[in-house]
Amino acid sequence: MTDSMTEADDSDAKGTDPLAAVLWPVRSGNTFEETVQRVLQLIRLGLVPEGERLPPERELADRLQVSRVTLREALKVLVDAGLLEVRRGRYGGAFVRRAADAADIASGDGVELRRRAGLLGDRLEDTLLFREVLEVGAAELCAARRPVGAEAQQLRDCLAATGACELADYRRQDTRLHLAVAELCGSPSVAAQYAAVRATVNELLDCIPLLPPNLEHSERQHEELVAAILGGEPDRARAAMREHLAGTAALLRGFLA
Amino acid sequence: MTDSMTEADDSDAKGTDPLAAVLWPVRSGNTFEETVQRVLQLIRLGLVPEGERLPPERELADRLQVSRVTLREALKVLVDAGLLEVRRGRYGGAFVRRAADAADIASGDGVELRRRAGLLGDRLEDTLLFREVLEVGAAELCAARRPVGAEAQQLRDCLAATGACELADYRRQDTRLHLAVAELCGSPSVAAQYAAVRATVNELLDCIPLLPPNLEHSERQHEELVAAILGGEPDRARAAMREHLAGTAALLRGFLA
DNA sequence: ATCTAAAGGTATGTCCTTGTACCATTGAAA
DNA sequence: TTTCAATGGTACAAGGACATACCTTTAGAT
Repeated sequence: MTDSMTEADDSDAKGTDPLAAVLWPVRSGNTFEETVQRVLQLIRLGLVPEGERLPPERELADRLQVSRVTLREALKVLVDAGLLEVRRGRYGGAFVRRAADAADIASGDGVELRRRAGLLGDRLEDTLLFREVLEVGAAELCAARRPVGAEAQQLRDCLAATGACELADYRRQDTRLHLAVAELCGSPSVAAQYAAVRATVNELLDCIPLLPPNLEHSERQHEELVAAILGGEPDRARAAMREHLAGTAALLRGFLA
Repeated sequence: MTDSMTEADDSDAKGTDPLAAVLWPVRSGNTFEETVQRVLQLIRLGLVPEGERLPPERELADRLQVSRVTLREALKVLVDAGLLEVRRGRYGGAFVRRAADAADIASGDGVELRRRAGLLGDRLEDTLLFREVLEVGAAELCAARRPVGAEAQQLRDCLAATGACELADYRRQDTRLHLAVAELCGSPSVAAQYAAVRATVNELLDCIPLLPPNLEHSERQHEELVAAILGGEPDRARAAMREHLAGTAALLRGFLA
């Protein structure tokens, strides 16, 4: 009867909680865990290639705004997991180990994939959709900005690299191309969110064998995408990106079905 | 000469740092500050209307995964800022104060807007672009899912509310409609990110007077958007949303130019 | 051979955050 | 009028994260 019974939850009692979009955990874990995830991103995205070294601890800690102690705890986990190798002294640092050395990748028949996807739970569909929104939007914005000069060259270089690289390095080059598009769209937030979601996707893709037919198809789509962006054709860029992503999404959903 | 000079930063020294998309602060502040921002979102998004009360401290702390002590420190800031009013005892709680009471809104000639936009700095363009990517993508996905039943009704209800409400309540109803679209697109991540970015946008919009002509135009676009979504027409939904957002973006950029 | 700069390794005290338990206040129901 | 349950208010001890300072190792430069 009172006015205060005209509740905040106008449309509740039936569907979803209207506050759910805001009331989720402020911290997705302790600082240490989140730091592990960030460094993992550097590796999974191939931003630091196998055999190369991460930035020095002090720089990493500074850029991640984390104490060096915490960062070191995170690195230790990755060392124990066999993903990093630390050398002391000048010209030392944390080096990314070659995946072959830490051969924990399963037979490629989808077993490992299913295990990891299981860890994602309901977030898998969320991940694929979020990725689509970010990438399709980024491609469109990027084309609308019509990069020129150094920016255009960066795209051309990435495209050339995906075409010329060995099969083993394809995922990394592909990631770099997509990330470049996200970065050139003009919104750092889009780039950052994409980096995070792509790291997750890569973790799943690493469980699937890379087939040359898929690869060639993918390459043609990359060419179409870059052409559309450099030509300043937002609609074409969006269409190209969406089609490209549909392939990957179908692949993942297929292996899980 | 050595292999380790073939650096990780392939394309550096000229353009942007390729690691920038990953190496940004793990924590955007301490837990306390982030908690303040979250509760502010509840208010700025109008998810808890003026005069109504927030969920109890224990529930808020639980859902935000924050200790009650920290949550209370956050609430205290908002009380001191005149945005909340706390009453003790059963049926007590933290109530959102009417904005009129805390009359800190400037003359509406853009002075306050410029001050707040200044605080955003270069992130303003980022904010507008990120918002566009999220909302346009959400509209498209939402239409592709073609909501029916309760979900469709939710959209219709929100649309009706924006059409029927008083001018003073328009922003809140508008926000709820947009948020509903983001939530119905199927990706909780999209909804969560949109909530955050929209809270920022609302903070800026609150400095601009609301003109009835704009409002009617906006309403027609809302109708078009909802029709496209319920009709299951992704392309039309995307176009409607983009056009709708262009208006707001132009308004904000205009006041700042 | 020595020195030096850049990198990882360690230790300590402080402040933030949390969990837990308990107290105080209030308005409705009995 | 009494009771009670929901809510805000307070206290304390333990663990986490941080800043800072300093030590150790190493490869190149001198």
